[in-house]
Amino acid sequence: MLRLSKLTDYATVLLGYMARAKLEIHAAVEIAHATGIALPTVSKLLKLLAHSGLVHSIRGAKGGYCLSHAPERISVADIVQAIEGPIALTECSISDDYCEQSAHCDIRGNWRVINKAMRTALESVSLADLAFKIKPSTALEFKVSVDSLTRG
Amino acid sequence: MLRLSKLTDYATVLLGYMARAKLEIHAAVEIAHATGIALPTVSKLLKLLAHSGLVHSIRGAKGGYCLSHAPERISVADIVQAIEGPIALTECSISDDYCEQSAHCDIRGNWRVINKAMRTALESVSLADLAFKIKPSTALEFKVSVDSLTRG
DNA sequence: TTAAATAGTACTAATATAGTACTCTAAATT
DNA sequence: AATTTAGAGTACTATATTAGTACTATTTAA
Ligand code: FES
Ligand code: FES
Repeated sequence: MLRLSKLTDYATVLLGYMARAKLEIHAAVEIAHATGIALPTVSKLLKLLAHSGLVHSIRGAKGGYCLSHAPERISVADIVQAIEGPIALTECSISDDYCEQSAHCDIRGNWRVINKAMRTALESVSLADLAFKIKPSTALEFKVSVDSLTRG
Repeated sequence: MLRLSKLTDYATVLLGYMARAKLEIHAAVEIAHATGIALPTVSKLLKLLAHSGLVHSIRGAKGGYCLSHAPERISVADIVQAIEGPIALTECSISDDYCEQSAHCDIRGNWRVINKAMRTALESVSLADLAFKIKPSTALEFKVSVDSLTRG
């Protein structure tokens, strides 16, 4: 089905809330309340996001989480990677010596191109785009040149 | 991890073989042999691909499968959809009334843009690109205008 | 009529995801 | 200093999805 996990979806909802709210610091409980996502899940997600540096955590009483960067600076690719790990459409594209058949496989190199295309697509949309309405005049444009894909 | 299923990966390998081989008709056993993928899996995949019209099946002795279209005419998006179903990154993007929170959700419309971007990326690479080397001079280029996204 | 080959269906096993619970540590308030 | 609030970390369980297998029916060539 080529879909993002529910957790990633939740993460966008939750970050979207943080992007829209004025106050800087938000406790996990507050976010859970505001978004309707179960508290343990919110905690888990915020921990993951903090670990990837997308949000900053403040411990102790009156603590909470705040966005590390402006919503415009956080891309959907960042969020996906924080929750799901590296964006790699096929096993083979993760590393050179992962796949058994890599010796007689002509396809791998070309998957890289597709991977790159997907990543570029996700990088070109920001949290701000998600949280607020994308303006109808906007056009997303990607260009992936094959030359640049020696690796990754 | 945002990845394609192994089955989809196998499907590309298998279709890649069919694209490169000269003979038109290939029995499932032959393909299994040539690609090293287990026969039952190959059968299952070819059935799915036949159901989506990407390959044509000939029953009975001397039967087998052949590509329905030239490799240039088959996109990676077609293959993914044949095996995994519709490309929809989030539940919400599948249909209007699927998600409980859709009433107070500002994010859904914007996911559509991302979806479209991903689909466009996958549509712009053909089976021929996968099966043979993509020429280094090639540049993949996508442009997704938000205006065009009333639905889908 | 026999053999070769796909169609269709149903089942099992393996894996990944989602969600929960619990303990530990840090900071603020009293 | 004691207490309370809130995140950090870990480990576990339940659920859902994916992968793989087996079996029967149908079709066509020889
Ligand atoms: S390297 Fe793994 S299938 Fe090509
Ligand atoms: S419509 Fe489902 S979360 Fe937005």
